Amino acid sequence: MITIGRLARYAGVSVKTVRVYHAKGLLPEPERDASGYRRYTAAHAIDLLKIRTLAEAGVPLARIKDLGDATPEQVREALHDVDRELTAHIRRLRETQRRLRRLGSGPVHGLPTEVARHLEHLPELGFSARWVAMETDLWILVYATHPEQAAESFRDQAQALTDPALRQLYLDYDRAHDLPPADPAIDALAGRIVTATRQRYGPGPLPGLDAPSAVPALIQSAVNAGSPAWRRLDGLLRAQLFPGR
Amino acid sequence: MITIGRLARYAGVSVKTVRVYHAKGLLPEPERDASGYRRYTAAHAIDLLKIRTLAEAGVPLARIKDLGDATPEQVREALHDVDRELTAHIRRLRETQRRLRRLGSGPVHGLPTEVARHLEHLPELGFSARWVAMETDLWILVYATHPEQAAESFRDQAQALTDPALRQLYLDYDRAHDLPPADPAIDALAGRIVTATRQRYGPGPLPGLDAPSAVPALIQSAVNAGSPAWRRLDGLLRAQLFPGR
DNA sequence: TTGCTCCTCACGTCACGTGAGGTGGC
DNA sequence: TTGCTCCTCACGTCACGTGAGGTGGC
Repeated sequence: MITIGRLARYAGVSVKTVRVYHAKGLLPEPERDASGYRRYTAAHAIDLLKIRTLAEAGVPLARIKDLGDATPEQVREALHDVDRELTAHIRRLRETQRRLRRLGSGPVHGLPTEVARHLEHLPELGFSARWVAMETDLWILVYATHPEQAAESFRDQAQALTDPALRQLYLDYDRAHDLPPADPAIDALAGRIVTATRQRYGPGPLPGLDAPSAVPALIQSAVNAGSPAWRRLDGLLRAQLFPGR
Repeated sequence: MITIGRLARYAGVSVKTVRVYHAKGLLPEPERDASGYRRYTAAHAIDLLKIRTLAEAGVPLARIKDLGDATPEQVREALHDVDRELTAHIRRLRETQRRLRRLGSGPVHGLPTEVARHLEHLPELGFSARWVAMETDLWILVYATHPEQAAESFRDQAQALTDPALRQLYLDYDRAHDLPPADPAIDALAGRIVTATRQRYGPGPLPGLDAPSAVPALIQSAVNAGSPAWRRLDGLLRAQLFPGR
């Protein structure tokens, strides 16, 4: 016959936790002694340890309570479910840990060194600070949300810039920022970009991120907001490269 | 410029979560458009992803907020702390999963087969149902709270029962339950138990569970509650085996 | 007697979820 | 016009934590 404090310490919980489990009907109320103190037995300790194991596994208290009046078969099934949920939870935490470590390492917000070097190199190629900032945000978002495809995507982009003709297209895109939106140079640039894209990737669907990804939308919308010319250029490119949408 | 809904879906959270992060000062409020809608940029998405990584790692929102105005050195240190806490958390979850699987398997509350067989064997040796129930509770508690020492502890106990003289002592303890507490047979039994214990383990400290463990207290108190004779026997044994306490 | 533990409310907290009641965008 | 999204309160919820104000045990 032990007190609530001993029981709680024994199971590694607070006294309040034990009282809450009584109030919620998870743990049966024990007998009281002459002065109204709860007096617990080994059976209560066993029950409490079971409840804690489930609670620590992330099972809501209401579900633990339901397990109390379930058949052994149902309990077995439920334990299997909890086990699988726990495995998934542990896997997600490890994924979180990986992202956490990328946050702490790397020169720019956890970007790989090669990407950081690439970004630092852009001004020397003639790109504006605005363009570099946009590219930095782009790669941070891509690496954060699509870590598997990011490296391939980046290599493709970096390789494109080694081609003088393609690099010129990107530079022209950058400089189009301050053109009047009706400037015919914008229509010409759109045409050249479409031609080059089709030459590089063929007539099929374009490579890149999944359609449901918000990253391109995020980048493009940020881009478009700054410049009416870019907004028009974006519209022309979309119409010609993604006529279906 | 994306809306709160797109931003939230993109980061895998609810719209409410984003608004809460604004209210708590974790995420800066973006500009509003003409109709009062929040309009987000890539920078907000990057900030939100960082916040989510930390939140999913279990960092309280208040601590995440403090990280906002900390030096890079402090951030680096904090990320290290979070990493270690996450590692510990994952380790605890794996330990929980192990206990969870013991709950679901095994014949009696996850006890190993050898222990279950031992308990089933006890009535044939002449032990009472009350004794068997007490032993069952004892081993459930020991295996639940001291999984490493439990197997050794059990083997020691099981081996003791193979010695006819020692087995007789346990049987006599069992039967003493209903004696009058003043019966001199209780004093005699206490003396025999002390002698046998000292013969078995020598004059030094007795093996078994850690002193701070509540298990012996839990069992003994449950035991004592049932019988004045056992209560007296327990007192005699304590006085002679643990004179210091 | 003193410090520790126990008792029962009642309210607080953390991180959101869930309407309520209304407006804006496509 | 219709369904979807956005807005701001306000209250709810989950699993406890934290006093408040008092009594019991060693």
